[in-house]
Amino acid sequence: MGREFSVCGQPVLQIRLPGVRMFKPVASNLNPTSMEEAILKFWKDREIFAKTTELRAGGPNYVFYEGPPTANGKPGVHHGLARAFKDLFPRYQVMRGKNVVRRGGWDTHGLPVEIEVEKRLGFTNKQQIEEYGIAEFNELCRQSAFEYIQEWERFTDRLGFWVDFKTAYVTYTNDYIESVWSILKSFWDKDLLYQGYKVVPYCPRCGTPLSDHEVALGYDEAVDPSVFVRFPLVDDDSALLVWTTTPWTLPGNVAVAAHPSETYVVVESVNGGGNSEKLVMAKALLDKVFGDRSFTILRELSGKELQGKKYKPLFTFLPTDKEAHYVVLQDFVSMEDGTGLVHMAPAFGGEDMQAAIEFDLPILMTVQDDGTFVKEVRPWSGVFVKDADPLIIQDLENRGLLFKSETYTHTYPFCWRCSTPLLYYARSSWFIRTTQFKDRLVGLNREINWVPDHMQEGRFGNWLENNIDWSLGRERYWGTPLPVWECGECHHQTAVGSVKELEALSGQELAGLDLHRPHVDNVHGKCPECGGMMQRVPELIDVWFDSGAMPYAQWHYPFENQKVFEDQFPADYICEAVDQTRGWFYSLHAISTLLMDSVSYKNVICLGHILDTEGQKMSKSKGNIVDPWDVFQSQGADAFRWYLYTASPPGNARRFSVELVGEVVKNFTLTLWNVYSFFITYASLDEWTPQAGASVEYSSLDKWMRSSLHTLVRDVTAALEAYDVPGATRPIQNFVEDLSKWYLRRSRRRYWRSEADADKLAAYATLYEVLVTLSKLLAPTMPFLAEELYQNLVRPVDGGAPESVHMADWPEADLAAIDETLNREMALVMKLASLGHAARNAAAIKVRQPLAEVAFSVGQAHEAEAVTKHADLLADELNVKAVRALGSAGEAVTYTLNPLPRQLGQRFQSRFPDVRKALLALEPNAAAALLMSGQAVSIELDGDPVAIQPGEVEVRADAKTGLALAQDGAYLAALATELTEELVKEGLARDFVRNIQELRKTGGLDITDRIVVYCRASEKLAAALEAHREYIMGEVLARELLADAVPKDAIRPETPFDFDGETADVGLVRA
RNA sequence: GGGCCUGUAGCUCAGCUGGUUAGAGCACUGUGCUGAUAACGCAGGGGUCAGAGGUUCGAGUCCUCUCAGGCCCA
Repeated sequence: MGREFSVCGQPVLQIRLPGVRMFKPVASNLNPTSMEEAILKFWKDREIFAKTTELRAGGPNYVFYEGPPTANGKPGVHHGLARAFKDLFPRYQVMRGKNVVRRGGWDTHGLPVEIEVEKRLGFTNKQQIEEYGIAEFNELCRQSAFEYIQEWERFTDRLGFWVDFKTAYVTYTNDYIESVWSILKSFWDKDLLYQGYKVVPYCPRCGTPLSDHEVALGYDEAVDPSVFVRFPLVDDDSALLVWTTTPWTLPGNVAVAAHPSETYVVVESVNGGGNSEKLVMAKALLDKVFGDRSFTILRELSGKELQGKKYKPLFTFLPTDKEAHYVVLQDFVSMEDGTGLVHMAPAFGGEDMQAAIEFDLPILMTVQDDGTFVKEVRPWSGVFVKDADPLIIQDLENRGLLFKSETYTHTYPFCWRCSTPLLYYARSSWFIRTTQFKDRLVGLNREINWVPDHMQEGRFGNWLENNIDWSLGRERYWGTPLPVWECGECHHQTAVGSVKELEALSGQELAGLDLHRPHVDNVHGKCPECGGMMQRVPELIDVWFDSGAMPYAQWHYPFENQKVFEDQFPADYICEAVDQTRGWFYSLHAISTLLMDSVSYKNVICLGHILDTEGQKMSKSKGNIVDPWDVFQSQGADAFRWYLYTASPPGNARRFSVELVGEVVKNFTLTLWNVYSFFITYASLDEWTPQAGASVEYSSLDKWMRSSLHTLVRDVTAALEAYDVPGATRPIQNFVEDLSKWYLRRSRRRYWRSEADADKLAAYATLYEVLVTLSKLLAPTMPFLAEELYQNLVRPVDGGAPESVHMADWPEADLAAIDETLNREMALVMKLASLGHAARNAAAIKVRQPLAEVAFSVGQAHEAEAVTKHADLLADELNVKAVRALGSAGEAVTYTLNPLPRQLGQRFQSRFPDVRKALLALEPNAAAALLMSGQAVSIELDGDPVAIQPGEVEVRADAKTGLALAQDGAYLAALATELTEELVKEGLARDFVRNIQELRKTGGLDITDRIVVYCRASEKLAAALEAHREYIMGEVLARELLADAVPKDAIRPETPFDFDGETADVGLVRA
């Protein structure tokens, strides 16, 4: 039926289905924030997230793991980065019909939580916690872990990250802990869990080891002694010269390390007492050590030759139960400082400890927990080690063992709480024997798809190659307790893998027992070996083990949900920032390798960090944090997400500011919005709706648009399958630019033309298909805008369409619509149009002035065809009457040849310069004629004729006529600039139209208002108006164009028209 | 000290297996256009592709070293 509708004064017959609702009117400007908030409400009201999950419940599984954040701090923009990338793929896969469980999770244990609580309570050491009560302290930790949970939920929701918080797993629950216990128990059963020593940074005043993070907080400059000590050899009259900056560790010395491949020397020198002595040290460091003291090199020897050489121990306070005091070879020995001979005290250095394990050296514990020497170190018993340094130096001096003593300034870690210098100190700890699985860890890693790919063999691969046993134990309070019980009598140990097993051990009913300290510590058992009392060991486990256990523990596996677990393991996709290399990426991988002999994730995107505009890391202390809410409020979540996806490759560190996100809105969102709003405006006026199955006669521009669109669908899909996010987003941005600046600009007139002919319908059908497809392509990345478009474009006209774009199917590329040749041709046409405009500018002739013709020259024969094929398009765009090839009208054109290095270089390699020379020596006009007609030219190379194909040479034209030229490389536009009287008249008519349109606009007329135009024009203009009467009336929607005086009530310009030397008194009246 | 990454216009980034005179967007200047207007077209200024060697007919791209920044480890 349809209402009577007319455009440009002519009635239009509209076919309209009864009952079909039309598109909602769209404002030409967009407020992203309010639009997004409306969409959020829509999702919430209709429970769209839940529906997307239900919809695909029967589909194949796509498994996503949420790396659990800790909610004891506010979310920042860097969390936005990770969450934006996490959200993308589940949304995409749901549209591909996959069943995706998007379960949230919270990491709730660990030192960061404890520290927050300690700060609040004003505590500075562990004793205070114990006095306060572990139960009470842990209760505060439990609350603190969720301090900012509402902030997190609000943030996540606003960003559009769909993750289910209602079912989120929480690492502090008994079920979770029990699953972790069962994993540890299975490791225990396989002898993969053991007790050993680890050297940790330790604050003797606070009585606690510090985490790496804490150590990093407290680096400062320190002045330490720098002493060179003689270690007299046993079977020799020479002594090893050893350097150390920690004399207090010398009583713990058990070996000296040399580098296996460096050169060492035995030198003779006269010492302070006037006696000659022989010393062994690295040759490279002689000058540094001796300075201007004289010495003689007696002989050279390799590091290897020193291996096993025994020396007399400096101190013998503690007995050695194993062989000690000889030279070992170690690659870490440096030739930067010292003597190339490194003193080894396994209790006080990580590398020393490694060597001790490797060579089975004794470990001498000469220092007690408070940082003072043990009683066996008699002279300095009870003295704080740092205070003992000068005393030890004096002692060495007295015994003639000191070669020289200086001071050394370097950066050294101090306790961030109390500024006490940290000691590296061996502590008893628990380990998982991951080194036993090193090859498997490395092998399984090769099955993982890493983005960026260098992570695989680079940072992560290296980390696995250098695998050391996982140090599991923590001497803290708030965490998963290590489930090992030990007999107080015979020290028999047993691991407990479930609450049931603990009940068996203790003989108690333990339902409802909180599996945290101190409650589990109060559960005792009877030793099966000796009947003694068994008590839990004091350690907690590393929180990273908690998070790495989430594939199992989130389901309370293996106690429940076996089937669910099998369906949901391993993950198809995870995503975190690069600092998780040794964190979650590793803990997941290590546990699944040891437990399941499987990867735990197949694809992983590893994100770089977000920096401020200066390239500095954002941190609270620097005050350079960008509040994500500033971004949401000013630019919206879509723009924020889009920026993160497109601005740089995901693995790169990226600088960030609110302004940069603003560019997205300006360049991309608003451009797309304008196209959309244009479509809605005209489709509504025409009451156009999509007709399923209607045959459409596409114009070549439409065909190109559809070809581009389906190329885009194909490429974006392929990029998403490869987890290439910039590859899935940047092309959309380019596409929208072409859509707006070429397709729509070139098609505008087709939409407001009066007749509803096949061409107009094709234009609507094409633009509609493009916008609907874009809404689906954008759904995973710009979920709000995509929904907004979809709700208005699809839902009103298709009652059967899914309720949300996120429930729609992912578009499939129509490969038949893809025409690569057409894509290339149109790219060329755009380039030539640009040159045509440049030529017009050069001649200072505005586009409204029609010209007789434009001639183009292109570099290659096949490109010339494209010009002919799209001549109409170029003529219209450039407002010329004809388009032709340069030279076809016989004007003087000269040609030059440009040999293409890519093609010819690859073909002729080092002879390329000769080929180039030979080509340039040809008579260019004749050669150009051959090449442009698609034929080869022949040159002579080393006496042999060689054929050069048209694709290997570019032809460049130059015209010397009076044409206006614009040139870029091989492309040339030449514009005929002579104006005939007819052309001038037409130009005047167009200028007149332009001025009337402006008057319509300023006069407040609606787009569809009909008018009567009154106009008294100067002579030439009047003639032009008469000549182009029909054209003008059609353009300005005039029912009449009268040469009468302007009525009083007419809309008039402030000053009469005055352009091109013509004047007119004009007025408009609504008809 | 070791490992990984990054360094291209004032800013944010492209630059395919080496291949013409290194590009885009933003910003700036000039100019044109105008029923997409919080735009758009055209032109211009702005680069020792961090630096130095090397390989090659040819290097932003490959190799070596150096410098700067980031991250991780020690």
